[in-house]
Order: sequence, then C-alpha cells, then structure tokens
Amino acid sequence: MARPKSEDKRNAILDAATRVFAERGLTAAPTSEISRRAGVADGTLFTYFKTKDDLINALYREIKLELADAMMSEFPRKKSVHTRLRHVWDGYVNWGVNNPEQRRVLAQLQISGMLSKESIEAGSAPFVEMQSMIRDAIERHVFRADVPIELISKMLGSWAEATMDLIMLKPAMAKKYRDGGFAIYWAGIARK
Amino acid sequence: MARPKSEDKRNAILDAATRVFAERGLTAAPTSEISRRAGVADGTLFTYFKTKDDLINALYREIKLELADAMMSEFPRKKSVHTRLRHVWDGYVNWGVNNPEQRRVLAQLQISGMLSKESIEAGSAPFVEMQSMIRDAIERHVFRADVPIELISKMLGSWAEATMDLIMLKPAMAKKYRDGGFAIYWAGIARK
DNA sequence: AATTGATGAGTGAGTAGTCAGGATATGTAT
DNA sequence: ATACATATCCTGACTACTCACTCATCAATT
Repeated sequence: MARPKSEDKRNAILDAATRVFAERGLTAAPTSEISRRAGVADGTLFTYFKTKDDLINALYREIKLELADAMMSEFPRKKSVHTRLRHVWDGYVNWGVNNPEQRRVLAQLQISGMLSKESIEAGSAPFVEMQSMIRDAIERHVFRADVPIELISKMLGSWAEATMDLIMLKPAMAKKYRDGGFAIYWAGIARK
Repeated sequence: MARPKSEDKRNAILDAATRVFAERGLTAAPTSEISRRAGVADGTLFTYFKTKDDLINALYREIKLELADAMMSEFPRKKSVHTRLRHVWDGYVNWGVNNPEQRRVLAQLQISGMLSKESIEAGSAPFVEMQSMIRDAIERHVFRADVPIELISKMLGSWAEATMDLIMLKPAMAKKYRDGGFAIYWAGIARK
C-alpha cells in the first residue's frame, strides 16, 4: 500500500452527498456538486466510490448504521416490553427530528429502487435485536392475539415516521406528539 | 378552436407516465419513453403538458382524485364513526393493493419536492368530507382524550400504507392484515 | 380558409465517468 | 536519519452520451 485512502475524504464525500441528495434528490444531484461540496476534485469521488450507484449504496448502509445506533444504544434489555419498545420509539423519533437531512435521504433511498440486495440485507442487520425482542414479547403474550406479528414492527416504523412529520410541522408540540404517538401505538397492540 | 386536443391522448400520456415512473423513478424516466409508450410523438407530450414538471403535477392530481373516489364513494354518511372509518380504511387499502403502480408513483411524488403548492392543495381538496367526519367524531367524544387531533387522520394513512406493504408481500394474508390493521388502529384511538 | 394539433430530427445544456500527469505516503536500504 | 523506489492517490480538463424541449413542416378539424 503506497498511499492509503483518507477516511476523512470518504466521510466528507458521504456527508456532502447527504446534503446534496436532501436538497436536490438522488438523480438530480450531480456528482460534481457533491465533490465540490466535499472539497475534493471530481475524479476523487470515483476513487472512493466506483460509480454514483456505489456511493448511493454506501450512503444507505452508513445512514442505517447511525439509525440503528440511535435506536439500540443503551437498550434496556432487562426491562419490560413496554419500556423497551418505548426506548426504540424515542430513539427513532429523536434521531429523525434531529437529522432531517439523513431522514429525508433515507426515505428517498428506500423507494429509489437503486439499492442492491446486499445493501438492503446489510442495512437491516443491525436491527436483529429488535426483531428478537418482538418475537420474545409475542411468546409471552404481551400483544393482542388477533394481530399478525408482522404488523407490530412494520407499524412502529410507519407510525414513528408520521409522528416525525407532525413534529417537523409544529416543533413546539414535539413532546406531546411523541408521547401521544406512542400511547396510541401501545393501546393498539397491547393485550388489555 | 380549429382542432381540439384529444382526451384519449392526454390519458394515454398520463397512463404511460404512471407506468414509466413506477418502473424507473420520476427523474430517471425520459419523456421520450413516456411518449413512445403512449403512442405519440416526442413533441406531442409537450402540447398536452408544457413541461415535464407540469406532467408530474397533473399526474399527482389525477391519482389523488382516483384515490379519493376509491375511499369516499358510497361513503356511509349515516352510520357510526367506526363503520365510516372502516369504509375509508378498506377503500384505501384495496385501492393501493389493486393499483400498485399508482401507489408507488404517488409515494414518489409526495417526497419529490416537485409538487407546487397549488397541486398539493388541489390534491387534498377531495378529502374534506373525511376531515369533517373526524372533527365531528371528536366533538362527540368518540376518541381518546389524550390524542392530538392531527394524529387521527395521519395515522390512518400511515398504518394503511404499512398494511398494504405486508399484503403485497403475502397476498394470501390480505384479509387478515386488513382486518388486523384496522383493529389496531381503532383500539389505538377509540375511547374505551 | 384558418387555426390548431401532430411529428420527429435537431439543439443546447448538463452529466457520469476517464485518464495523463503531478503529488504524496509507505517500505526498504544505506 | 536520509534517500530512493514504487504504488497509489489526486486533479481537472475532456469525452461520450442523455435528456428536456423546440420548431419547421405537414395533417386534421372546424
């Protein structure tokens, strides 16, 4: 290895890509603007990512990792299902509200159809613990009997997204929405 | 007026646009492919829609109108809130499952940032009756007291979307998911 | 006859990716 | 320490290509 690639440059490119993608959309964002904002030459972008598609896939994994960290760090393994779900909920909602650009880009990435199977798989890997917690809770009959398992986790995600939308519209109501949102969710899925 | 524009051609273009956008995404879809699939010349597309942006905004309104029709036709005005919400829920979920391309395009449109204020306003106009039903239900204390009003309709949308995703994955479970999804929704918002 | 629609080759703007030449970090030898 | 050799990085002008949109010409409708 004669000259190593710079981790700083790689991060600068991913960072600039996040901002430019958030502003202009995935396909409308020129790689030249990304490299300019990252402070590197046009060509340099392509030594770190072979194609724009590669960059997009790498960014997806990166953001998913950060999100997983926000949701699963200090996860209260020993507490009740209610407490654990609430932890995940708060982590997700707070991450989205505090990182609107990354959230926006993630939403674009997920429906872009530009992600490889490998990226999608790698992106969901950090969330296995959450999945197993939900399975565990089901076995212990914490949830309503008439509700398909898949709905439980799917709805947590979609509902948290909706809650974030509302918080972005009225930031002053953040706490009310976050608490109210989870209360509805829990009332919907929990066995009475 | 020497020669009128053809409603058929307009519809053919919107139809082709739906298919091409669903396959390739909003920005990656060339207008030339849309016109080709619609069976008209490249230039003709631009006599019906001044710009690609115009086409996109028109398509948004069109799809929203169809969706509103699916949700609000035969709306049971006189029945209980539970029945009325269930009607809307079923209309939405069934529309999405039966029109996956339109649903996919609608999702892309909504986060594209390419919609004008006017289009967004026009798109929500057909749903006023639903809004007023919800306001009415709130006044009659059908819902839990600690739930912010905005969450009620927002949640219907986001949970129905989650339900549709699952139905697309396992069509055989459609009924179970549709019923289960609504059960969660109702349990979440209704006063006990 | 007059007006507007339909056509598709053409135009100009913009883009992802390349590459030759210069710069720089690393390993090795002295 | 210093110098050298070498592999890799960095740069930005350049290329080949794509796309939204135009317009001269022809066709259809009133």
